[in-house]
Amino acid sequence: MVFSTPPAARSPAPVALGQVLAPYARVKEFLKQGLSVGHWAPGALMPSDAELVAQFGVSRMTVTRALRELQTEGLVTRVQGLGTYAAHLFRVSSSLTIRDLHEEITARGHRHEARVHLARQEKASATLAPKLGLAIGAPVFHTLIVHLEDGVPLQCEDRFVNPACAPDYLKADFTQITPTHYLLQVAPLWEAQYAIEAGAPSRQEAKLLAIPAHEPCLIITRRTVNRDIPITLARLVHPGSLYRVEGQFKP
Amino acid sequence: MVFSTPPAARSPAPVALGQVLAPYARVKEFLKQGLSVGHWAPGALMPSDAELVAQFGVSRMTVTRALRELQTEGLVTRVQGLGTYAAHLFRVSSSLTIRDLHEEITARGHRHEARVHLARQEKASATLAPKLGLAIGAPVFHTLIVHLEDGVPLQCEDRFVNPACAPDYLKADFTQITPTHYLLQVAPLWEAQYAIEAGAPSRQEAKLLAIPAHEPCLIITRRTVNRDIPITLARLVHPGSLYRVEGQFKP
DNA sequence: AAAGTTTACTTGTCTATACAAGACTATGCA
DNA sequence: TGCATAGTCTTGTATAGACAAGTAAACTTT
Repeated sequence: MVFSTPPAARSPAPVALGQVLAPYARVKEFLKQGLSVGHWAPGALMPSDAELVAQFGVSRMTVTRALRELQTEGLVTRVQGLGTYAAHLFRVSSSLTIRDLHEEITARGHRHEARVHLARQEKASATLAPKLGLAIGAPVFHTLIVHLEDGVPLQCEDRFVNPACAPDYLKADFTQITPTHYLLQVAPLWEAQYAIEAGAPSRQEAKLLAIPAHEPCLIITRRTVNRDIPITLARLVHPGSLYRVEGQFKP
Repeated sequence: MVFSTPPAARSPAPVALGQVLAPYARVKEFLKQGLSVGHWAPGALMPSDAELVAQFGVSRMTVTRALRELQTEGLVTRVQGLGTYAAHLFRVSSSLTIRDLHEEITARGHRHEARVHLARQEKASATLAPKLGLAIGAPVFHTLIVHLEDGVPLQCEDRFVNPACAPDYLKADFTQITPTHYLLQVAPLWEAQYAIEAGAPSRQEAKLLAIPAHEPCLIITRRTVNRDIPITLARLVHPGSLYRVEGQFKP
C-alpha cells in the first residue's frame, strides 16, 4: 500500500494572534466579538449576508463562509428566507476527546502495561446478542484486560467484539496493542455512544483493580458501530481516585 | 430590544436519507465512505482537489467545501503544497453536550425544584482567588443549591461567581432560574474547562443529597471564562445511581 | 372580509476564474 | 559535487455572478 505521512497537521484557519486575518476570518471575529459582548441577544436577528457584504466590502462567498462556520460551531442559526439568528446557548456542547489509553499514559511519560485475564470466544447471551446485532448463542469474542500505569491498575476493560468485524481479534497481542487501537485499524471510521457514570465496582473488578469494594469508580460504557454494523461493546472501570475525564468547551 | 425567535433550527446540510444530495455533499459522502471501508489508510494520500474536480465534474469550490468540512470534522488533514491525507484517528472526539439541568429534567417530563441553601457574598480565599482572577479577600458570590427531580435530590451545585461578570447574581431567584441559565444570559459566549470524576461526597453534600456517605458520586467541576475573564467555578455532585453523562461520537 | 397572487428579501448552493503560498523536483551553473 | 533557480503540483482564499428555494408582507381578486 502506498503510504506516506504528512509532516505536520495544520489548523484549518491559520489565524495567528497579531497577524493579519483573512477577510472571512475578520467577518467571523467581528460577529463572534459581538456575540461575546451581548450585542445580539440569543434569538435576535443578526445582520444579513447583504449587509455584511456592504459593511466589509467583501464578496458574498466570503461572508457565507464566516457564517457557515459560526453555524457549525453552534453560535448562530440560519433559516432560509428569514435570516441569521444568534443561537440560544442553553446547551453548550464541547468536543470531548477520548484518547487511546496507551497514548494517554505514555504521553504522561509513564509506563503502560496490560494484563490479559481473559481472551476467548463465547456464545452471545440473550442480553448481549441484540446489542451487537447477533443471534443468541452466536459466537462472540470476549476480552478482559487490566491496564496499569507504572504498575498501578488504572482501568479494567471488559469488552465484547463482533467477530464479523474483526475475525482475527483474538490473535492480537493485547500486551502490545490496545483493543481500541487494534479495532481502529480494522474499522477506521466509527461512531460510538457512551455513558459516563459513577458506581461501585463488581467484586471481580475490585479484585483486579486492587481496590476496596466500596471505592467509587468512574465507569464508561461504550458501544461502537461502523455504518450501522455494531463492532464492540466495552465497559471501562477506573478507580475514581486515579482517573477522570477532562475536556473543554469552546464555541 | 428588537427580539424575535426563529421558528426552527435547521441542520447546516439538509442531507436527507433517500434524497438527492447536493454536489458538495456527494463528494463528501464519497470520501467518507472510502474512509469508512478503509480505502485510504490513516496517513495515506487522498485524491487532490483537481482529481475530484475531474471525477465529479464539479467546480473546485465545491470540492473545497467538502474537503474543508471533512477537515473540521477531523477526518482528513490538508497540507498546503502537499495534499490531503486520511487522518490518524487514534483519538476520537465527540461532541459532548451538557444541557441545562432544568431543561434536561423538564424534557423528561419531570418536575424540577431547586432549594437554595446558601446565597451570599464572601471573601475569596487564597485557593479560590487565582482561579477566578481575583485578589485574595476580594468579594465573591457563593451559592449552594440542591436540584431535585420529582422531589429526589439529583445535583448539589456549589458555585462561586466573579462579581465583575454578574453584579446582580445574588438578586436572581434561583428557585425559578438555574444559575447556569442566568449566567448564560449575562455572558452569552463562553468557554469552559471541565473534569468528570467519580468520588465520595463530602459530609455536607451527602446530607443535602440524602444519600449515604459512601455512595459513589459523579462529580463535575467546571470553570467558565469569557474572553479570558473568569466567570464562575462550579462543583456539581450527583448521586452515581441517578445521574450519568451520555454522548455520542460521530465523525 | 377572505382567499389567492405577487413581490421583496432572505439563505443555500454552484460555477469559472484568479492569485498567493507552500513543497517538492528537475534543471542549469559554478 | 554542490547550490541556486525555475517549474509544477498542491492547498488557501477571494471575486463576481447566477439561480433555487423558503418566508413574509403587500397587494389583488373574489
